[in-house]
Amino acid sequence: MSDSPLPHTPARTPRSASSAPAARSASARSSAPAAPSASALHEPILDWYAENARTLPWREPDAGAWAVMVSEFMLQQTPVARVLPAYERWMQRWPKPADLAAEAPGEAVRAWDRLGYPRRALRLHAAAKAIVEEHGGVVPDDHAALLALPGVGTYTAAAIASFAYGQRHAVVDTNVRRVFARAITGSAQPTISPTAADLRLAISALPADESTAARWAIATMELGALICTARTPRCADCPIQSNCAWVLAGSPPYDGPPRKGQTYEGTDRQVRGRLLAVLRAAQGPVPKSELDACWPEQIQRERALDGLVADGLVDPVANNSYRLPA
DNA sequence: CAGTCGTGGCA
DNA sequence: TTGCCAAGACT
Repeated sequence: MSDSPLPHTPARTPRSASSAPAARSASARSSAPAAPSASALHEPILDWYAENARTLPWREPDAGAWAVMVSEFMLQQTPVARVLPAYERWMQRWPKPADLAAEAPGEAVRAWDRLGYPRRALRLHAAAKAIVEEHGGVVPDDHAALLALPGVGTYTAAAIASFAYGQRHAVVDTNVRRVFARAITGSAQPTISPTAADLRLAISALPADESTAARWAIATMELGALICTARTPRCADCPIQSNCAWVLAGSPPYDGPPRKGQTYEGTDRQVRGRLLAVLRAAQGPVPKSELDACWPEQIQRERALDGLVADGLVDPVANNSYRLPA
């Protein structure tokens, strides 16, 4: 029932047989192996999803919006396999936003375990508090309201609105960008970072019907996750193999600018990870001397610790000690 | 806008 | 072994 601007595509017109993406076929015969019209992809991908979707806890019919939201936070840059156990423990302990909101933020950081990017735990905790204080403890169904929550960007807002509430949004993550890059654009990989063109393409490809659009969103993501993978796509098992612009072009290799390789050894991120691991394992405050044992170089160690404090992931306390935020 | 922010598995 | 990658957000 909510209308929101961006990823929410323009309002559906009353529904006469006008620009609905179903009633066109003759026009697609003119040029030879051009990019497939998106509507030609709807049926095969939706059918494929119906048969091949993974069973995941946050997809259960009774999972609820909080489950979707927690999973989306955890899945930001972290693979499903590593999320699953942490997700189960999290939902067991904090089945509702209010349960998490009542906890100390440090407990969220601790329960985050080794999912990585622990600021997400802090933001999820802050989002839970905002949901309690501003939305009566219910995950909002409005895209703009979701977007206003800490840690919720364009993708996550659209994902929650679509997956949890069945709304019609362009849900554009790295999987979807890759599927469209190959199937529609014909390139081996999507652009390095999301572009406005990605969003426009995803919006134009969205089925007109709301519930169909919601299934389409999760289906295209799943296709990217299981079949149209980054490294070795399983094109032989792909439902749109015969429609894919990239395959039809002979699956040319990636020719764009080099992707940035993210080194980790020796970075502040590694040091932060070590420091936080010690604090997660401890129940109470940890003397700084114990943290000092984490990393040999003092300058970098101090910088990392200061950064954690600045981020709110660590609290300095008495006796030259540190702890997870209370 | 480019940089920053964890962690671990796999080709 | 090592580089690449995994449902991004924020500054």
